Amino acid sequence: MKTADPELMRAINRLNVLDTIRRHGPIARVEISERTQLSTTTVSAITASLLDDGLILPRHEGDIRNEAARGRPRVMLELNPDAARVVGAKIAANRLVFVVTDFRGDVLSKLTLPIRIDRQPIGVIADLVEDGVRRCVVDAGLSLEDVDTVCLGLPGVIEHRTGHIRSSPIFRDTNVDFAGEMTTRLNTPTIVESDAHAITLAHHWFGKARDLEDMVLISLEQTLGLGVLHDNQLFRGAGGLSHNLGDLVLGMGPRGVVRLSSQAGESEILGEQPTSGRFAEAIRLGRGMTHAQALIKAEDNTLISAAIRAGEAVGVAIANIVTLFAPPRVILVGSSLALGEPFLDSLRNAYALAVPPSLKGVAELVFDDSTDDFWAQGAAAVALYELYESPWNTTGPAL
Amino acid sequence: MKTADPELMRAINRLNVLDTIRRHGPIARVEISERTQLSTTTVSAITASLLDDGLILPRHEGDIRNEAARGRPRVMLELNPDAARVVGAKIAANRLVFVVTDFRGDVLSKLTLPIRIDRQPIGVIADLVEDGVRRCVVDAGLSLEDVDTVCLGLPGVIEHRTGHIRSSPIFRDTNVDFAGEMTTRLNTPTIVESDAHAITLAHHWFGKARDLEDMVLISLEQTLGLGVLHDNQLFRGAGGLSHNLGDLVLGMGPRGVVRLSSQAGESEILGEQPTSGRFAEAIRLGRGMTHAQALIKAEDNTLISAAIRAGEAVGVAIANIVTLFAPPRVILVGSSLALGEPFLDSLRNAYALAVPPSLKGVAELVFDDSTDDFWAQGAAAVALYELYESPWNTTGPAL
DNA sequence: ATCTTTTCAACGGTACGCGAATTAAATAGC
DNA sequence: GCTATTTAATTCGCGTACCGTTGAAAAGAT
Repeated sequence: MKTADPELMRAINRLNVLDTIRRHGPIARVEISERTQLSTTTVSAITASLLDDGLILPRHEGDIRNEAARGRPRVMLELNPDAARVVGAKIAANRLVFVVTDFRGDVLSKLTLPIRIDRQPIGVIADLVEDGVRRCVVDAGLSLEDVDTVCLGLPGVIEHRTGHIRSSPIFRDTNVDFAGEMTTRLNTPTIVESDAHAITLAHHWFGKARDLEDMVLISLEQTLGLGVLHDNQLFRGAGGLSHNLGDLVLGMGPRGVVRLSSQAGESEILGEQPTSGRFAEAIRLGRGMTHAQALIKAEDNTLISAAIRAGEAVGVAIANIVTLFAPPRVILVGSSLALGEPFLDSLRNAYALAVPPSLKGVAELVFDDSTDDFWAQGAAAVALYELYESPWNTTGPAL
Repeated sequence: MKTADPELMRAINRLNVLDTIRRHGPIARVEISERTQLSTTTVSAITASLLDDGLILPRHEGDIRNEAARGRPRVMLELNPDAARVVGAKIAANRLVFVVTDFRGDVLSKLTLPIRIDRQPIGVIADLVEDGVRRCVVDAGLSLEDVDTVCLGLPGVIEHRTGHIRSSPIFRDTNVDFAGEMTTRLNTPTIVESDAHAITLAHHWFGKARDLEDMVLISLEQTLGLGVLHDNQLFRGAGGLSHNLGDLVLGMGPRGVVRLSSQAGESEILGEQPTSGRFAEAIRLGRGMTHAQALIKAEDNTLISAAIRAGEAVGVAIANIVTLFAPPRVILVGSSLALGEPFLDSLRNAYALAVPPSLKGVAELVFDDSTDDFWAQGAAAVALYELYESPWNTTGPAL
């Protein structure tokens, strides 16, 4: 356990104040004091230090209290956007998405590279990622030296703490020190994180879980991922491992173990389609789900039944997750949602059937169709989170 | 978030010191200082306060360092057993087990009541539990006023924070405020906890997980339970809910949802036996597993195949848990282990098959056949844990 | 009896947070 | 136009926690 000394005390309160400012926009010291339960004295001291470090900025204009604002006007404080820059990336099998954000998490520039990278050698992937990061940074009118941290979100089993990729559908090899590799290439601190964790944090910071301290997110893409928010923190497995939902076993079939990924993975749903023609081409280019949507509208029975089967499998899996975590909300994201009603309906039905009666009504299912940018923004949030948290580990925030 | 002030700081360090003393037996101040990274000054101050409060005791004799003990002999410190008394109980469908322990968790007296209580009205159960607690306390030569906390461990979905039982196989009703009821009856603070959580803490404190900070425990009894230790803390679902493994869905069968409990629950395994005769009698009396063991030794094929099926189901479930939590160790406990090799072998095989390749070798499976006392002792540990932790919440430890 | 070694308590220094008093900045009223 | 009022933020003094250093106490070794 960490030993508690005055330094830690200050770090905790400092983080608390900084996070309050981040979450509640321009905010006056008095209100920070109310929200954090810290005395106005302490808030003043801490905000002075934050101002000194350039992490926040005062704003005199916006005192928008009740019309008749009597006494001394409040000085609103907000994050200094220029305090830091980070790059967030979503690395998927058929596309790379990058964003550069400021200290607030606002996107300064984004870049999407619709290229297929899975099964490429690591060197090639690293090349492409490096190129994308550099390009996106330039687009934002910055240089790599201005960037504090890069966070890469990718599917699979990611060991965040060590920066190793234990296994990923887009890498041939296992146990790759991708964070180390990219840190060397970019000469900028680079971390990796599960894409599901990234978008979980995105929803906590900017999306549909801003109001919650606990939450579960399920990502349905090529890979099926899980993110758990527990007590305002990303819950990572024992060793900082990410969860990989696709590996969940649904049952023992005649041909051995039936995993969720074999029922509800993107390629498995689409895989039953003819392997040639326009649709196959679309799949190869990563537009599979869009086409699938059209085909479902046109009542393509093969696809509809595949979608229904996938929905059932996911619904059951979610019920199991709810059984374990009992979260107040479950957010579903990912390209598979585009399959539309047949998929969603069977998912909902299977969930309703599979969720234990004692937990019925505990968790609310929310569907979210964010763009890829949002995932990348989540990765950026992970990077920012590390910057925020740094006072815990070292002496001061990285500047 | 909790605001950090000197009081919290001291509470943290105090807890840290107290926990170090608990874990590392009689221990000198210097060694506490080494382990906690606190200065000797601070350790002296804190231990003085603990001595003052009567929570720990000095022991001058036992300086068992290297033979040639040169300078001033160390004063060993240890928990004062008399600092508190708690009652822990395991409440199962066919038996009640109570223990009274001291502040160290050592058992002062134990009491087993082999009576069937499931499906009895709440009032009757409460009566029996009340009686058992009182009797066990008297057996320890104490009065209820000497007892600081009572902790009842029971199967099902338990909301520890509020003391409510959302659902339990031994209660007809749902959402019972059992902690409140028993607090009133006993006039002593009473808390409830999932039996699985109780024995998880028991293993962390006294058993096969003393060396670990992260761990998963699976309890196989009438009900299938789950305990997760994360960062030295019991991981509870969002609302302080316990996990109920039996509700996990293994698949969709022809007759609807197939839950783990229907494959591996104690009554389901034994349920295929003739409902009359000596065996049925044994089941009714809660000796089912012992008899089953004998029958399996005698190569009863019906039972063996039931055991194999159950083992497979549990093995798959464990693989899924490992997929989610990636713990270094999985401890299995409970009466079903008595089924012996057919069960354990099929469990191991199914697990090996179902665990994702990327996590192979991460988790070690450990089987543990502790007695019921150990479960009750775990419940007592939960109670003690609350006493230890109290400085976090209030001003000082409950004395 | 004296020396050596180790433990532990005492003293001064620093950092933090808090409450009360003080200063700052704006409006309301005369 | 001036003062009173109101609200915000800062300053000051106090208490407490931790730490590093110093010195006293306690035992075996010489």
